[in-house]
Amino acid sequence: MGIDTLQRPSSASQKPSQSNKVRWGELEEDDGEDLNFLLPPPLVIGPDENGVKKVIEYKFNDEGNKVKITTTTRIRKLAKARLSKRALERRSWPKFGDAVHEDVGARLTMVSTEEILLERPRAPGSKAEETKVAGDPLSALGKGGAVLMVCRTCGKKGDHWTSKCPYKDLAPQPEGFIDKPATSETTAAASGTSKGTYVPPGARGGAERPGQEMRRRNEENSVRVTNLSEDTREPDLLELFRTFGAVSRVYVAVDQKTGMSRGFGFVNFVNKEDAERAINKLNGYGYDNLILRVEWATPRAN
DNA sequence: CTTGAGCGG
Repeated sequence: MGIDTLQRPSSASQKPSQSNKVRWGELEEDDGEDLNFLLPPPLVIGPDENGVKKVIEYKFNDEGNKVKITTTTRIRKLAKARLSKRALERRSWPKFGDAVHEDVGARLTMVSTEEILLERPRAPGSKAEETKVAGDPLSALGKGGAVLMVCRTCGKKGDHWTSKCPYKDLAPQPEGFIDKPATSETTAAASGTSKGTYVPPGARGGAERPGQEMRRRNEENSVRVTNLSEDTREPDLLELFRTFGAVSRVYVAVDQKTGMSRGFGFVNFVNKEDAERAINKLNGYGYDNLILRVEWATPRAN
């Protein structure tokens, strides 16, 4: 047989109707030259009435010589012969459980039809939200006001939470820790003068002490960034602004329903000077495909 | 067009 009579035994030639899309599983490893096209196509004989099938194929061995490989298989009988003795033995075991009512081999796996609803616990209008509104005993009590609301910052009771405290923006003076824990009694006496009494941080000097300078927290150095592209996220903003100095917070407004960016955000700097430099450099700066607007933010309304 | 969500002893 001359070499010029050989056909290429590729799968592509056997399936001309298939498109020329490459399937990664069929990709050849491309180390070395692919000489397989020099070999005769594999020849399949049978299976005959006894289930005997022969495959004759040619390959190059490691030395680069052409070798002929003949594989003879007996289809059904071989399949059975492959089963181990233990596997054959297991076939005679009595069925149990639900399988008792099944045909032999009919079904090994049951398909569950149980419906499982997934919901975001905090989504507006979710069941979790509804039950909270309807059944929360605390919200009913809250109508009377003054229930258990003791501000940690100023120690006042019944008025506001810590986050709403009028003093919350005032930095407490660094002071020694007083090791007696707060009780309802001592908390009520928070503004008192007795020794060893717990005094809430906001009340330890500063807030009520005359002559003491009260430092504002860095909420002041809040920079508003608008005209952000849709896919700008907080890490991106941080990357952009951190070159000007320590950033204490980044925030990108996101539509709660769609998860899309609303195109603006805030960056807070530890130092006012850094914020100022960022504004000067970045306002009008081209970012992604848009021109940023960077300005001082006006304080958020509650 | 365009200034923030959410938590709780």
